[in-house]
Amino acid sequence: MVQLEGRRREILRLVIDDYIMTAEPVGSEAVRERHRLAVSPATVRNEMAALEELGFLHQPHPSAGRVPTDQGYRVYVDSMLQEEQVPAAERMRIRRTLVAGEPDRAIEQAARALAGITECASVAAVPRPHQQVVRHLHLVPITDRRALAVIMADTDVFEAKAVEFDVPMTADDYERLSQEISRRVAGRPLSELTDPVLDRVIGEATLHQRVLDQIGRMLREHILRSQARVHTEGTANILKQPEFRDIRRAQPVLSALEREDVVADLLFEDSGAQRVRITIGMENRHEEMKGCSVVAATYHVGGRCAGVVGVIGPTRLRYGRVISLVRFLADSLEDVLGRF
Amino acid sequence: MVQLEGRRREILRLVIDDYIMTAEPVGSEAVRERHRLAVSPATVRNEMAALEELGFLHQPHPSAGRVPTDQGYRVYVDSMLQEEQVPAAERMRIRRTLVAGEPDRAIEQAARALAGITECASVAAVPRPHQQVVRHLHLVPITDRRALAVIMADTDVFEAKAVEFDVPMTADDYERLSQEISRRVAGRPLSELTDPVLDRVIGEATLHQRVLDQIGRMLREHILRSQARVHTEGTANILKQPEFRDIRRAQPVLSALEREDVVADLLFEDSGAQRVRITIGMENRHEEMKGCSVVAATYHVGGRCAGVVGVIGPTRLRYGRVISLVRFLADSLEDVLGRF
DNA sequence: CTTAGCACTCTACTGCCACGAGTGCTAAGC
DNA sequence: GCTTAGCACTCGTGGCAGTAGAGTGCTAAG
Repeated sequence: MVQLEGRRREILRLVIDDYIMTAEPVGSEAVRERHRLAVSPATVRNEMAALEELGFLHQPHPSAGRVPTDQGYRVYVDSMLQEEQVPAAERMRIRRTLVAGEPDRAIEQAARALAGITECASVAAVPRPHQQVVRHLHLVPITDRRALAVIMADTDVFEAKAVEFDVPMTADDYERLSQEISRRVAGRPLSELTDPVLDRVIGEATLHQRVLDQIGRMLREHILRSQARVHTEGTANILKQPEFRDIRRAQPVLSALEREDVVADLLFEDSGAQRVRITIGMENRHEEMKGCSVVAATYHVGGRCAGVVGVIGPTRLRYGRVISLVRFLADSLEDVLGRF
Repeated sequence: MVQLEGRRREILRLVIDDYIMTAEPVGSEAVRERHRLAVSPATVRNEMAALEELGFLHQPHPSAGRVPTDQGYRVYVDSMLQEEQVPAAERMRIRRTLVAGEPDRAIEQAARALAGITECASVAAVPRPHQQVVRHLHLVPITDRRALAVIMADTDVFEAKAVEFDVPMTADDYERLSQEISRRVAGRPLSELTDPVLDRVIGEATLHQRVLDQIGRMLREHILRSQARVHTEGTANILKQPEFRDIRRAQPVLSALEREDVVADLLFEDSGAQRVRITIGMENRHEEMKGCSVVAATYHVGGRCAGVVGVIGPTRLRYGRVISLVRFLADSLEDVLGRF
């Protein structure tokens, strides 16, 4: 990475600031005027040409101003960003909506708040890590032929689902069956419960084949889906962004955002040790997302990663604002969920 | 409703057929050519002028062809529709994907199939009727301070959610508490559990105030959300439709489709006795949806309405195809879900 | 009642031109 | 050696006129 020195660096920052606000290519005159630089436009031009040479700016056509490249945004975010604090009033408002409802809803509310404020798409996801260990399976009687099968992990419920029986069951039957299955799957991490293992484990139990099949399927489904539960909000917002005025640009992005696996991929990329992870344009793995940036923050409850919240928008994001907003929401969620 | 006689009626049908396929205003010549009518364009013009007078067609500007009005689509759908059978191969393929997974996923799969085939948005919703009666509340122990609270209706689980306790609990404690709460809420329909009632019911129980609060909140949340659980798919598809090439038309529609309450409203409008309900353009209650049509079918399991599937697209829908497709999916879901 | 003929209207497309924005380059100035 | 004024150059944009084409409604004849 080339080190940028004083004035050149400053000009890059000004150009990006300007472009983020206006969505229009930025000319030399505009930079000087709006920021009262003590140099002439010609000098600015020279610097801008140099910045283009270095790959930080780009000129859409010869008589246009400059536009930041992904690489330009990258140094901007990495080394010249000033976070905009979230106004206290807004903090209050958000905090209140989060605390109001069920914890499950809090995650949704967080996503909604993000989408509303940023005018971008927002995402909240709850990971279901493969390492989690199945602790117990419990059958809760509903009728004598129907029960709720609850799979539990260390301290969390994986899933609860109704299962059907061929023969009438007594409370005792349910109890025994629960324990039989629990004994066989308990202590195994989810990732270990692959199909062959599962078949063997389940197959050994002689009782009530059909139920066992169903429970086996339920576990299997779970392993499949276990990467994450994703909640997306405000995808229609990206149509408000000028870079997506053209339907042909917007359509693939919206389609991609509809796919849970894609969104999960964007969010759960290796975040290193950082709290907030920022992925800019081409850095995104998915072709359709190479015109977008992702700002995502993880939050932790009880020492383990409890989820991710994030914002997805055009690369021309108001990074300073979005980053502190996302961080604030991650903090708040940590707080709210930590109480339970 | 004006009765349309032979040729005039035929011409309306042809114009609409044509427009549905091409998305372009249809001229007199085009109608005659493409359908080998034995009359001259001038005659067709006269008829078309009459149809416009009657409110079935509309002319965007003086030198353009005709476009159907909502009213035009209405008579088309009501009285001149020929359903296109879903090809056997497609039926097979869909059926297979539905049966493959968990019943819960079947609903999702149905929506996905609809969206994929029709290139429109699709929706699947499961109503949670207010009339359902709470039967039992069961606390499944997780740890000594944490349990899963399961609310059960006649034969279905409303919801399962983890709750936290202030003090350590034994299995016996859980058992007793379950029964205490169950006794108080059992037999009441959901709709009756309004806030004051709930407060009294819950308030009377002396034990473990915090848990009771949580359970109360959970029930309340449920009543709020109980209108429906909605699953929308393929909303980005509507950007592929030429009528939504203009972002300013598309944006409000997409935003509306993101709102669960709006979608639920569209789907659960009074369907009368019909299996498949069709709402065209202005007939929709929501302002943003007045350029769209909805084709929705209910399916029943065990004698009661178990859900709705539907397609949402431009008023220029291929009704014949969409209707039989939606009906087929409703049938299939009935079938698949009926087995459980 | 049907239809040929015709005048009319409106959109869409094209080419043209002038304008403005913004640049890069060169040469002069500090 | 960096800065800057001046200038020529390049393009995108918007307005304008003109043309082609589509499709109509009307009238009068069959």
